[in-house]
Amino acid sequence: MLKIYNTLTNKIEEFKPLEDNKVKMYVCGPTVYDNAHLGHARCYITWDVLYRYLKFSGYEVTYCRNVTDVDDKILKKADENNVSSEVITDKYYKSFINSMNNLNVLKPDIEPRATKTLGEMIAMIKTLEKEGYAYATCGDVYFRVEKYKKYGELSSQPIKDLLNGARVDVDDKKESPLDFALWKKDELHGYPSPWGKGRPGWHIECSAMNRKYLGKTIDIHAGGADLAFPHHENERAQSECANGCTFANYWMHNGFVTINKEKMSKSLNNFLTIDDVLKNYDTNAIRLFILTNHYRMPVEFNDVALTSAKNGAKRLINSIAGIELTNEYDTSAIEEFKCAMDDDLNTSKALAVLFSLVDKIKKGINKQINANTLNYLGSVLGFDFSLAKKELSNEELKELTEPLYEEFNLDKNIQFDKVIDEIIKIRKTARDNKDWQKSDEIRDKLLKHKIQLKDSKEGTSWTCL
RNA sequence: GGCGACAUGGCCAAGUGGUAAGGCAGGAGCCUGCAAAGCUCUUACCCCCGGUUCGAAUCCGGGUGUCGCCUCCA
Repeated sequence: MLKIYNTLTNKIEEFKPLEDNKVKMYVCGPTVYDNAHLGHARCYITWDVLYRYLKFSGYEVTYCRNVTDVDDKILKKADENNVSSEVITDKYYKSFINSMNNLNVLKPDIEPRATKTLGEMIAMIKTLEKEGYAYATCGDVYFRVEKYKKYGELSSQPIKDLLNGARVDVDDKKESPLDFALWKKDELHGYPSPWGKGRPGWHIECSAMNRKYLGKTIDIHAGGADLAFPHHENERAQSECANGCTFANYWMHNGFVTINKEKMSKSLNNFLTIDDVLKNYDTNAIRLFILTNHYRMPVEFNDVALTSAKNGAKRLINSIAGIELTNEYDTSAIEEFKCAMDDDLNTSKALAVLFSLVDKIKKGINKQINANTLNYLGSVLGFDFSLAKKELSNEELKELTEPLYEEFNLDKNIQFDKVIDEIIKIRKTARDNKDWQKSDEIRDKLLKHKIQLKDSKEGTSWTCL
């Protein structure tokens, strides 16, 4: 029985979908105006694991993750570069998808774009206006926050506290400083609407996309903890007022990636892009780094932590290398894994289950069954076990061996894919003659070319570092 | 100022009442010509002070510290 922490109630609750075993989940996606950073990686890996785990648990999941492609920052960047906003959004959407693929994040079932949902947004705003939840003024439309009595519930901040909060800019056009924009006048870049040319507010986008693609009530709404207020609070207010029913039953929020104990973010300019991090650490290392911590806790980024994860991931992944996999599993390990994951996605406990399988495999206990199980459970956490044996392409192997001919005085007629075998043969002769100096020299030379040798009873093998 | 979260060994981290999972790093040993890998062994009174209890890292109160949200942000 899956239990998850619900931000709405501040409690861990049993997860019960609206309908049988079907789950509708929505995650707030990126605003595509720049490359994704490690904070985004944390967020989308977390919800990727939830998606995978729900499916693993037998649910039929519809996962919707939007793309915000209408926004001030996009327009600003487009103007700066003297191109249309589509050029910007297409570029960074592609970059985002590429990063997600590199992190082994599954593609959601639906990836709607805000610009394709404008009709629904306008319809929703019209309903809100008609019902008295919204008012138009000077080409803008605002949501009347104090009319929605549940406002502040999600972020545990009563309306009176919000009003007390240090609010600087009071806009004369608004009835209350808490009111937020549903539609903003924009003669230059705007879209036609009953209120004149303008653009939708950020929050209404998600409300409209939710309703269009998942329906009026969904099971799980997730996103970064910084979205809880005001974005999710506002989204909930709009949707519940426009739809007249509960918007989302479970609200889930992931913690931040921090760097020097501060939140990693664009505005603080202390971020590392996913692609930057991938230069030094692979997918599995990054996923392990993130999954070692509980998803609601902050994760501190630094090279010590990433290196630790890199080494751990290597051990995890390498343990099944070379073992032929079948469909036989250790059910007790699977149960343990489920138990951990059912407990509000306790991934660190789940990882302990994986590492205990590694331990057994290394010791040769039920090697194949444990390897199958590890592979199976590891895939639920999104590890890429195909990285265990890093197969070099012919191109790469050719490039790798190119300088070796000269270095080892090899016959040019030897095929590039036989070069390393040939060198190992030469070394074996030296070893047979107990010429350790020559043997070690060969090993060192190869290591300089990132080829590492391992001697065992079965002979010598090599891996590319 | 309002609201909230967190504080466990060298580092990361699980653990919500019965004397501390796991990962990384370190140390000792085995194996090996050596190395790498692997294997075995190995390091904690859980921020402080009170309280509840037969018993608390775990519950309650009070401190201290760190972080987040209250403005765009995953």
